[in-house]
Amino acid sequence: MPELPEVETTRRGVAPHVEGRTVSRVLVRERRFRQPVPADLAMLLEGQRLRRVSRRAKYLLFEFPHGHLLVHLGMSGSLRVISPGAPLKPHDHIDLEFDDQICLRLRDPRRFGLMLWLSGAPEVHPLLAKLGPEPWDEAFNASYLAGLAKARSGAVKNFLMDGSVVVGVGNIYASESLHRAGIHPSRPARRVSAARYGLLVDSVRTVLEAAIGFGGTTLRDFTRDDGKPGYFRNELRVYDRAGQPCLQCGEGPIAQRVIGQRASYFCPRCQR
DNA sequence: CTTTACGCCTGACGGC
DNA sequence: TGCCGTCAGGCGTAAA
Repeated sequence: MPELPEVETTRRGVAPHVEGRTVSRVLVRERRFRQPVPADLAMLLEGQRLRRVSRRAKYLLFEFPHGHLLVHLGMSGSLRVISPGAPLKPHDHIDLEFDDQICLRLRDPRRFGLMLWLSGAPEVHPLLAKLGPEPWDEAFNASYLAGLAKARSGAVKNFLMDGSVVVGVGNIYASESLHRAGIHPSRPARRVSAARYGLLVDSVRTVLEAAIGFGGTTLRDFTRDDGKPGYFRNELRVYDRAGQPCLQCGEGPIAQRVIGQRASYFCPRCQR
């Protein structure tokens, strides 16, 4: 399940292979995604030189001279660099071939993902316009969070996962960040002090950086561009560890409960 | 304005 | 063993 570290891992894996290359062929075998893949995608891309691959939140942006290809991996999407004509596996929906030498293949069993063409500035597109700061943006800081949280009575975990507050913190890393910051996930956002939001900012960055360093977290179907799993799963301190001892205090045990319709994990002893 | 519920979709998993 | 129901989960949208 790609969260920010998985998307960034994908970007880093893919970019060196395709940046500066020209799209020679586009093959769309399945258009039914969260939104339909544009019917004229091949016409738009073929013959165009890819300038660079960047990321905003969990979106990948392929920059061309005349616009951007916006890609979202949804829940189960993956991009792999392969040779053109490599055997198809189930749910291999779209191929972008570059210079007749390299194929970028999008696989997405659940089709929660997205591939759209943006002719204008990406930041004004409706899907991107309302996004909060990146976790490493200096605008993401303690006073920013404390200020926003004043109007938020809901659980801090939901607040943290709200893409208009900060982008890229999904379910796994929200639990991990709150554990490291010692904040109980159910605590109302407005009841978290500015000082503790400072700790949370640091924790979010630390966790995401570590996860990127390990190539992301493989829980079910995420694999990197080279097909290998991400190894941050071994570094998870609370996620999917219900009933096991807390790695911080040695006791715990780690509790699991549903917050905002999502499984949440925490140490009842370390997190208040 | 915030908060909550829901639906999209398929593979994995558990129970029988 | 095999069938089948349930669940996960990003995120946009609608409803409360």
